Amino acid sequence: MTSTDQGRRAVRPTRQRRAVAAALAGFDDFRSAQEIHDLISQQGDSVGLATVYRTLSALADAGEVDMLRNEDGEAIWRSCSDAHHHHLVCRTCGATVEVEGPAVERWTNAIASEHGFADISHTLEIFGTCPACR
Amino acid sequence: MTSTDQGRRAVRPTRQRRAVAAALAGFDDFRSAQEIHDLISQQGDSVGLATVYRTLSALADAGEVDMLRNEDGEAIWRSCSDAHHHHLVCRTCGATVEVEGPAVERWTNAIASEHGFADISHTLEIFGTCPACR
DNA sequence: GAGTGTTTGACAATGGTTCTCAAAAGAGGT
DNA sequence: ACCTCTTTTGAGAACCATTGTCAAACACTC
Ligand SMILES: [Zn+2]
Ligand SMILES: [Zn+2]
Ligand SMILES: [Zn+2]
Ligand SMILES: [Zn+2]
Repeated sequence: MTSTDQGRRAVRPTRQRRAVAAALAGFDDFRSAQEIHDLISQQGDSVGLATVYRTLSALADAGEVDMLRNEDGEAIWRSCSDAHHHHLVCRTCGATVEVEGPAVERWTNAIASEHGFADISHTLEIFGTCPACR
Repeated sequence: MTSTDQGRRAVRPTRQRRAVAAALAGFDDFRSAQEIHDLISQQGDSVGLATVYRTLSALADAGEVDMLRNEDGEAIWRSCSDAHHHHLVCRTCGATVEVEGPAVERWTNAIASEHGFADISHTLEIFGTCPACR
């Protein structure tokens, strides 16, 4: 084992994981796992649906993609910037705008500690109809 | 038909709907439909699960209960106050505090119209560990 | 190339939610 | 009480996104 502990727990850059990453790079709106799976097929690649789910979950854990739930409770995914942010999402076409709200972050933390809650997380998403879908 | 159009589209106060309402009144934290169904059974009543779902959905449409999704995407329900508000929810025991954030409401609307989005809705929930569950 | 732990994918299984539709129950009039 | 019309119910099937299974394929190291 080298100093950086390579060799174990390695994440291998497989064809499948590259295909998922490529698909994610190909759009900038939120999509379901099934849609991403379909996109990969259309690009000529073939990746099992279970692998798509596994890869998306891993990327989300690594902070490379954001996962949120649409109004029907389905998980939707998108490659996002590193910084903490929220989303303005078109209910119809999925078009997404990343938004930041420092004031909101402060507010949620204040409210939580005010009530003695620890280990805070929060969800804040805005849904609407974008100009193109009016 | 009388002037107020009674007689059609009436919502009937059945035993089942009363049982769901009673169960909702019996706790002040968010619960899943299944849990509410179980609570009703424990109270001696018997209501079909489908009816529990139907009743909860109707109450949610009427604005009498709030429905949100836990971190697993499951719908959870709670009888809530009328005014628009958000929730601080204990991830462990479901204990809930209703919170209001006028500034947040203004902020989401401003962001949305700034980007030309219409027909806005938003979700904002805070999850954490309550003092009792530390 | 052999050895070893990782990754994959076809398919089954899970589990929350909705659908189906015949039977039961409320409302109202007679 | 009886009849009629509409609403509601519930047992079970159907749905469908997501996760589990596990043997075969693969990537990496030596
Ligand atoms: Zn994002
Ligand atoms: Zn749109
Ligand atoms: Zn509420
Ligand atoms: Zn708690």
